[in-house]
Amino acid sequence: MANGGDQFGLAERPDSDSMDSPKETKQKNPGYTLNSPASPQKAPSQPACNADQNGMEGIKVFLHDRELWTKFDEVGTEMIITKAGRRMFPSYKVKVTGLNPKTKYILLMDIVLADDHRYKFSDNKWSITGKAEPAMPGRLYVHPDSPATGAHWSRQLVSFQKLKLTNNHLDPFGHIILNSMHKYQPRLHIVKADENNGFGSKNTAFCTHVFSETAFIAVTSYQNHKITQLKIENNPFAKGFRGSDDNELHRMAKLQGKDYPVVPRSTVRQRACSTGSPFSGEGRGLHGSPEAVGSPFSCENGLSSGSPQELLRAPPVHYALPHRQLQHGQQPQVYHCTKRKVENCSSGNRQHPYKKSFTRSSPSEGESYYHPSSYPPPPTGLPNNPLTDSPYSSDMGQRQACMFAGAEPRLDELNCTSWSYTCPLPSAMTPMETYPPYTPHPPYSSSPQGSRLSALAHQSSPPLGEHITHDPFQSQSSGLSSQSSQNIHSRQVSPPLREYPRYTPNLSPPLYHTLETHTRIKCGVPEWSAAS
DNA sequence: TCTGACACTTC
DNA sequence: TGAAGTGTCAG
Repeated sequence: MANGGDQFGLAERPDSDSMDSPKETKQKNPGYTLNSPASPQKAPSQPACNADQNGMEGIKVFLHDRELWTKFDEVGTEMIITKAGRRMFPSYKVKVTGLNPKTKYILLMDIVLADDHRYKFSDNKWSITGKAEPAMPGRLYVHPDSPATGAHWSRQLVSFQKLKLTNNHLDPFGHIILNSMHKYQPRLHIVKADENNGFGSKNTAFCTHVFSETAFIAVTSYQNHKITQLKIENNPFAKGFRGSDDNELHRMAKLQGKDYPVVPRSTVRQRACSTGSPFSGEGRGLHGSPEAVGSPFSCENGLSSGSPQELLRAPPVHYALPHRQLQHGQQPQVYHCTKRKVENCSSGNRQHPYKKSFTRSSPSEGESYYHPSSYPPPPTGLPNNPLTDSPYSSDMGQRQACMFAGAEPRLDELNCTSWSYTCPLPSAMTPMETYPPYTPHPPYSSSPQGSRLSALAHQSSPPLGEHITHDPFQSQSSGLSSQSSQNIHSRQVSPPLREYPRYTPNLSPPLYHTLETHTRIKCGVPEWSAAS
């Protein structure tokens, strides 16, 4: 992530062997040198692709609208989470290349804790306020087009804009459950579908892509006003809040039940911003990084620039080594919001009102960190790979997004993860029984469907490696250090992956299934090493 | 911190 | 035309 890390206090990744983003390296740490051998981004021999990765090595993913993501990231992206579920904005859209046109792939996303902290926003800056809440059910969002051929995925942008975030731990809709005031990192997984158009069988290959600039802090209401402004300026649905003419006065008058004059919201904002403003002046850079005075969007050239460093951009090390990072990081406890004079307040916004369209073809789509599956250990939490335990199967071809849920796939906890899943019912496969929306129930037990599926899952997912005990952080640390700057993890997950029973549509509620597989897998370094 | 009603928007 | 996605605001 560009500066978001700074915003959240996680940007500085002193470890030279850490997985870092190209952009960040370029912008934040111009002098930053990766330990791993630099290789041209487009070179087929780049670390991202080992020869034995079963065709996953050539896959590249570019984040759509990276500029916008970067803008948010520089301020410290916040995503609203609601009980009913809220979409992400900016939307997570990617362009995928390098897929075998005839091979079927499954694209899915998950969102994992980026670190072990809980944050608070005070004095116009984010700071750590404690330890993160206990893990909650982690869910996967399977792109509704899955499985589809490489040709299909490559044909157009792959959009995950329908993915929704919720803070309802009992969410029955399959939305991704997050905790407010916690920092998260979305991840994209590309899985080669097996013969049944599913995954989970032996030799399933997959790769994980992480765009650090998409990290965000989940909130129930926006904390940083600048984020609010960015949302309003860029999200068409929030167009009504773009106060730049008399409409706002009328609207506010109406809201307040007053006649003119009414102070426009923007004016109020401006006033607020200018007072002790974190946005007023000092430049937005953190830690005195050079980028503070540089172009906030210099990343536009991003990975596409062909910089060797870009290729080596590893996933943010803080996923796996939050503590280490803090040790090395500057001012780990307090993270300032980035500030930009012009954009801070409404005044600045009005000077350049809504120049950016909501969706524009980004000239600078950033390539994600590519995690070669053959590289041990799993880069972030995935590898306890959601795929490894996911019950995804051929039935997923229903062209519906599916969610898999389980223990929170925290990036910094690699040893054991239990996965459960929820699946939307394909419209073409109307369920026999309805699923009561918003019916509070123990997500993985009380529901009849849940119970049945859970049982099914249990059958199919025998505990693995439960006897293995180790400090997740420690293991991660060692694992990551060993893999050094490897940021690409495309792997054959033969050993870890297991067969899962086909998803039975008959058991599907109209919306999503939620069930806990209780699959416990060992995701430590040894196993991954073995896998590779 | 969080929730729900609300006005406004896109689709 | 209505459903659904927005941030605002009061509580």
